[in-house]
Amino acid sequence: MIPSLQGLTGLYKLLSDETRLRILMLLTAEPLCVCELCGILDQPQPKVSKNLSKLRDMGIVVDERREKFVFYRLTEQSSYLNQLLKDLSANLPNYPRLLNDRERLADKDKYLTLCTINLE
Amino acid sequence: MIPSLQGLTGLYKLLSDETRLRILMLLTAEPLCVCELCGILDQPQPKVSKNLSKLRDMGIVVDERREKFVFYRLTEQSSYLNQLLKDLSANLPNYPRLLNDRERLADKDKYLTLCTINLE
DNA sequence: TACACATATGCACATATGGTAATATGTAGA
DNA sequence: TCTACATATTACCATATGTGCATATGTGTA
Repeated sequence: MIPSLQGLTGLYKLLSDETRLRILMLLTAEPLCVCELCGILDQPQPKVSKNLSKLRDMGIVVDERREKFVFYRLTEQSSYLNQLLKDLSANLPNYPRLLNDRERLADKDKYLTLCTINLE
Repeated sequence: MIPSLQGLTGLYKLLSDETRLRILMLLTAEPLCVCELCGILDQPQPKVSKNLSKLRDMGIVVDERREKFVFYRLTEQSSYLNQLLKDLSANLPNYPRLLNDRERLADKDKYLTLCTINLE
């Protein structure tokens, strides 16, 4: 990623939304598909999808289809972002919601076929 | 500063504005008063003042009046933010605009009595 | 008190943003 | 082809945000 002031402020803007930050922290652990993210975060699918597309537009994540599912994973492009997320991971105990997401990550399989449920 | 997810996203939101990021990088170097910031950044005074007050509301900077002038400086409250700004300082050459601000910082005295000029 | 200067604030406005609901698209399998 | 499911997209809404302009407030000095 070419460093530019606009790119930097744009990155911070992406990080300034709770849903996106939660998504990024989950993807820091492992690649996940949309319905898994919806289930873990307990958020409606269009909301998750839209935020993922914003992250994709900035080159922070990439998507890859596997059969019915579309998996998202972090790119390696921005060492700055990666370091930032790594630092945040180290402080996970300070953020109960992020920690709780990480715990729910263990149940990810549970959400694979339930993505149309649990919406609200 | 009590760590909370909302505080964290709020911090990133503050960093996501170019003017505020430039201000923070200048204050990383040394405390400055409003008219010095206006001059260095070449931005109108209400704009600078308002962004400073947002930073103050989040506890990132504090203000201190010295005679006619109000000086702002970074607080030491958030080690996370301080580390972040420090990392950014190390990468200053990658951000020409921030680097240029740093150079103009040398002329700060020039702006002390000129704050009502250079507005636009 | 009157004036000049430094800073803060209120208001209006344009724009950006995040959200939901409905629908479209894509894929797999019967 | 029909159906179910996963995901993306569109349209719309409410709200937040950044900015400029005008003005208010605060401070020092004559």
